[in-house]
Amino acid sequence: MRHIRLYRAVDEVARRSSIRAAASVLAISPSALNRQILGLEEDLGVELFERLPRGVRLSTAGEIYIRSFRLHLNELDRAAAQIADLSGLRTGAVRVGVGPELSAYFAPSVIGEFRSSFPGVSVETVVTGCDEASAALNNFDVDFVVAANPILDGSLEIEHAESYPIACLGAELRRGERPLRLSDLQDKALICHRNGSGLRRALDAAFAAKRIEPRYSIAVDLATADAIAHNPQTTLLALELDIDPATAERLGVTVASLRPDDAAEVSVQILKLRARRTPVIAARLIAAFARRLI
Amino acid sequence: MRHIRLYRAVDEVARRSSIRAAASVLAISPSALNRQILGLEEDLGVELFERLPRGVRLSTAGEIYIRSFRLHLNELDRAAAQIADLSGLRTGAVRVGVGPELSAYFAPSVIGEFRSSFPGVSVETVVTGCDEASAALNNFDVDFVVAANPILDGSLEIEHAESYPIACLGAELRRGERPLRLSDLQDKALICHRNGSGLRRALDAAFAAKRIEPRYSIAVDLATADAIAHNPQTTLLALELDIDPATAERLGVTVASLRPDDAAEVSVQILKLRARRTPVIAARLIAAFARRLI
DNA sequence: TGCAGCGGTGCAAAAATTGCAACAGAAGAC
DNA sequence: GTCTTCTGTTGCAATTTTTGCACCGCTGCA
Repeated sequence: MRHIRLYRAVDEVARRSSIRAAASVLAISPSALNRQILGLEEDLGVELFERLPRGVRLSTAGEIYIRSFRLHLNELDRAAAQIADLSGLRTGAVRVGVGPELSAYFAPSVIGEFRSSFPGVSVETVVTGCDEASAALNNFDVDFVVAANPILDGSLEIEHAESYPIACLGAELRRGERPLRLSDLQDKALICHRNGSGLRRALDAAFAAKRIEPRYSIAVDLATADAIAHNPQTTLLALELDIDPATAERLGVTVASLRPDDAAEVSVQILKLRARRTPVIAARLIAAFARRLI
Repeated sequence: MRHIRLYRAVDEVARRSSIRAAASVLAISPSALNRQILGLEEDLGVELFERLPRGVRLSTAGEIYIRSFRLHLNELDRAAAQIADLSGLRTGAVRVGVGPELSAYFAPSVIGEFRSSFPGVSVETVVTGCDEASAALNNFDVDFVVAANPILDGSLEIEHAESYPIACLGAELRRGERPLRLSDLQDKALICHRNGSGLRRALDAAFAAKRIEPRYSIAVDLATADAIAHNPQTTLLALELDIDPATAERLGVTVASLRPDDAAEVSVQILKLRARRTPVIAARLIAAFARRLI
C-alpha cells in the first residue's frame, strides 16, 4: 500500500503526538518518518504539526488536512468493501461506540446476532461516554455510536433516535406495579452507572429538579449488582433495553418503569459523522441496531 | 505533490481512455505511467482498467475506486481553500455547468457580479445540456450545475429549485398583453435553443400534447436573433431570467409570458453531487445563484 | 548543571522511479 | 492473405528518491 502509507503515517503521528513513537509502530526509523512529514508539509505549503519540546501536535491546518486524509482512508476501505461485496464475499471490520447504559446486554445482543449473520466481519466495540461520542467519531476511532442522550454538535448526524422510559429493578417491586415516581426512590439505595452515561445525566437532572438527593452506588451491569436481589431497599436504574431478561429472572427481581413525566425520558440515538460516508458493512450493523430500537 | 500525482494520473488515463495520451499530457513517458498504474493496481489488488487493443477502459472496480480518488482530490482542494480562507485570502477555482437556456444572460450576469466580489477566484463556465448534467457532475468536471428541467438521477442532489414561466419575445407583442397561449404561436416562426436545453424539451412536450407542429429556428441568444426585431412573425422563446433587458430595449422587442397551464413551467435548479462536499468557494457562487433565483 | 527526551540534518547505502528502445498483440487498410 | 499502425508492456541503465545511522541543537526536569 505504497500510495497511502504516507497518510497512515500522518494519522499515526497525530494519534501518538510523537514522531518517534509513531515510527516505532510503523517499523521505520524516526528520521525517515520525519522527512516524510517534512516533505508532505512542503508539498502542501503548510505546517501540519506544531513542534513542541516533547513531541508534536496538530496545527490548525493539520486538523483540516488530517480530516481529509482520514476521510480518504475511509473511502478507500468503503470502495474495497463495495468491490468485495459485489464479488459475493462479505468481509471487513466495523468499529462501534456504545454508551455505557447499553453495553451490558443490548449492544452485545445485537452484535452477537449480527456476527452470526456475517461471520467474516469483525466487530470491535468501544464503550463511549456520552460526552466522548463526538471525539470518537471525529477521530475516526469508531464508525458510528449508539448511546443514550449523547452530547451532539454540528459535526454529527442522528441516524436514528427512539425514546425510552427508565426502568427500576428491585426485589420488592411487584410485576405490573404502577410506574414509580422519583420520590418513591428517595429513601432507597440506588445503583446506576458511573458518570459519563447519558442515563445518569438524565437522572441527575431529574433529581435536581425535584430537589432530591439520591444515594448512588455504582455498578456496571445487572449481573454484578446482585445486591438488589437480597436487599429490598436497593434499586437499580437502567434502560429496560439493556436488561437481560434471563438474568433478571434468575435473580428474581422485577422491573417497573419510572413515570416519563418525572424523569425525562432517555433518547437512544445512533450517531454518525456528517461528512463521512458510512462504510457498507457498518451500515448493515446500523440497520441491525435500528431494527431492535423498534 | 508526490502523493496526489498518482491520482491525477489515474484520472487523466480514465478521461482519455489511453495511457499514452495521458502520459503525453502529464509530460512523462508512457512506460513510467504504465508502471505507476500497474503498481497501484497491485496495491489495491484489483485491475483498475481493462486493457483493450485500442487503449484502456475503467473496469468495474476502477469505476468505484476512481470515485474515491476524485472525492479525495476534491477534499484536498477544499481543505486548502478552507485554510486559505482563514488566512484571509479568498482564492481558488470554481467550475460551473450552465444550461444553454441560462447561458446567454443570466449566468454571465451572476458570475460577473461574483467575480467583482471575489477577484482572486477563477470561474470556469461549461455549457451543459440538460442530459449531460449528471455525467459532468459524476466526472467531477464541474462543481455544480444550474440548469432548467435537468434530468435527475440518484447520484444528484437538488440544492435549490424555482419555477418560472416561459417568455415570448417579438416585435408585434404589446407590453402588458395577456399571457400567450401555445396556439397563438402556431403560425409564427419560433426561435429557440437547440435540442439539449431543458426549455426546448418542455416546449416540445407541450406542443406535442396540443398536437401543434412548431416551426423552429435555432439561435443562441437574443443578440444574435435580431430577426425578431424586423420580422413581426418571428417570436423568440426563452426564459425571462435569461433575457438581457438592455438588449431587448435596444432591439425594441417586448416580452410576454406563456400561460403556465399551456406549457409546463420550467424549473430552474441548482444541482450537485450527493456524495461530494461542495468546495467552500463553489458554495459562495451557489449562494449567489440562489439569491438571484428569488 | 547534567540528563533524558524530542525533532531535525549530513552522508552514504539502498531502493524506487524514470526514459529509451524494443516487444507482442490486435485492429484496420489494402 | 500481408502490412501498417496503433496499443500496453518489459529489460536495462541512469537517475532520483528514500532510508538508516550517527550526530546535532533544543527544551523540560531533576
